[in-house]
Amino acid sequence: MRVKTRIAPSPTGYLHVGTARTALFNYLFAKHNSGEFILRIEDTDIERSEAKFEDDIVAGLKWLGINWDGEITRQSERIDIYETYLKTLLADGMAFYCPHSQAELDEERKKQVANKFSPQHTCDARGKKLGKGLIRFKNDTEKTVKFKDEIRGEIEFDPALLGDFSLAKDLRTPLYNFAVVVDDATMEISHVIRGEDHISNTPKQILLEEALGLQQPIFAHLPLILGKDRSKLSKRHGATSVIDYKNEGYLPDALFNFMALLGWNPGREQEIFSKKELIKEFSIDRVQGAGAIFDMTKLDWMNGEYIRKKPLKELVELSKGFFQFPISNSQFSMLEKVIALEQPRLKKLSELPEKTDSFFKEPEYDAELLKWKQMDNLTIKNSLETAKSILQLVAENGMTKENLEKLFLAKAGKDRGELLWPLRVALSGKKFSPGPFEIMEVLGKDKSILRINAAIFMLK
RNA sequence: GGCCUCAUCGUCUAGUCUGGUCUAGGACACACGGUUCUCAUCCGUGGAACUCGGGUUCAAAUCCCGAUGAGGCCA
Repeated sequence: MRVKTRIAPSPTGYLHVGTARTALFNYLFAKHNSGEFILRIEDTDIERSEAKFEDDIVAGLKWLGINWDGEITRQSERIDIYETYLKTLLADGMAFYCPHSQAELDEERKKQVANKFSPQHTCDARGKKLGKGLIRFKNDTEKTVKFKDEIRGEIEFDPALLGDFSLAKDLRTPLYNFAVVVDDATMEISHVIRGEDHISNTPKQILLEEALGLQQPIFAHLPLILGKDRSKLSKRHGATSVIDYKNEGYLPDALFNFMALLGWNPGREQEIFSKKELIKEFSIDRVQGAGAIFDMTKLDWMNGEYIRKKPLKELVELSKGFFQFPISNSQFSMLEKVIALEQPRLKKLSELPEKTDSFFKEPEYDAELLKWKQMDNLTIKNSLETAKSILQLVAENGMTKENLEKLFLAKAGKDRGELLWPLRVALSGKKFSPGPFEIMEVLGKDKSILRINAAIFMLK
């Protein structure tokens, strides 16, 4: 069978992590089977759909490297197709116009719930040829609707509980369940892989496929991505847009890798996978049934792993956008060295400015910070003076980490911290930072001496 | 409320289909220790889970039933 999958987001919000994960699984499955993966924008809800959201979805998928085949399909461009199918259904008496008002329907629903019935509307106006009102499916199916879910096995529904479900607001305004069925069939989607929240839509869609004589796709319902409180991931759990992760300085490959492992695993102990490896290994029967919490901490770890693996030049390019404070041209040349120092310390690129600001401007810190263990001011000052005198003798081309380390350690006492801690703080102004030799190599001789002097001055 | 889905360390999960090799494995996080000052990296050590109750069986995390819990959809 020719494998063809799709992701069908509505442009009513930014690209959601849940949507991205579904897209990812569809992509992985299609590519694993040398099939196609397409993007269909479900923009029939004119009120809520916006072009900027479509742009965001497109940008987000591209950023993640979830590439679709062919052109983007938009439901708004397929209205004629829906109309044709709707007319057929109407003509064959399988659909009808429902004259009931929203108020009447609400009333009916209320009664049903009160009497512990499943809320549904089975219309008493099925036979009438009205020509306006909501178009509904005439549902008089009696036999159980069954389908085999690739992840969950056989699932059954009682069709009587569905009622005469709605298909369209009018001939040119199709509703979700109807449009999806027409699209998936006419676009020859072989596998519908989507979130678990769509399981309950499936029987309606199957009934429609049967009524229209359309090919039924293979269904696979993915477990949901959950927030900390185990409910479906949503805005109140914090960042849910892929764009937010980009802005925080997560690398697309890291997010890609992390999302792939949410609800799926290869059955081996490896955790870091390239896109290629994931395509090669992905299989639908290793997908979980249970929902998975989006664990930010683990994402951070994985992102750190990817940052460390990244070639320095590329990392520098990616990092440039994260500095809010102005960096002069002369400072730009040391950016590469600075980032090299921070590379093993980073979890995400947004940490960069705060971690590296002291390379670009004079540090501000409390004199207390210069003190290591029980040192008094005099010993701190002595240490700094020693450091300065060593530095003054170093030739400009001797300002390398290796050379400085050799010179300083030769002069350091038994407790190296007495020399190294005050020196490091004088240079960085920070409690946590790279080592003093690395910093001096980047800063250069003059600037290093300047900062040591500033520290000595603070002690007076 | 009705229907549907799910259930192993705090979290992601392996193991479940094809019962024994599981005194339940890995990773993240956490704690402790090591790696020429701090942090990070790297390395090591540790604590930490089969939701509960029945049943089947010589044997159940694994099969069956029930309960409970969690989630989803429907308005």
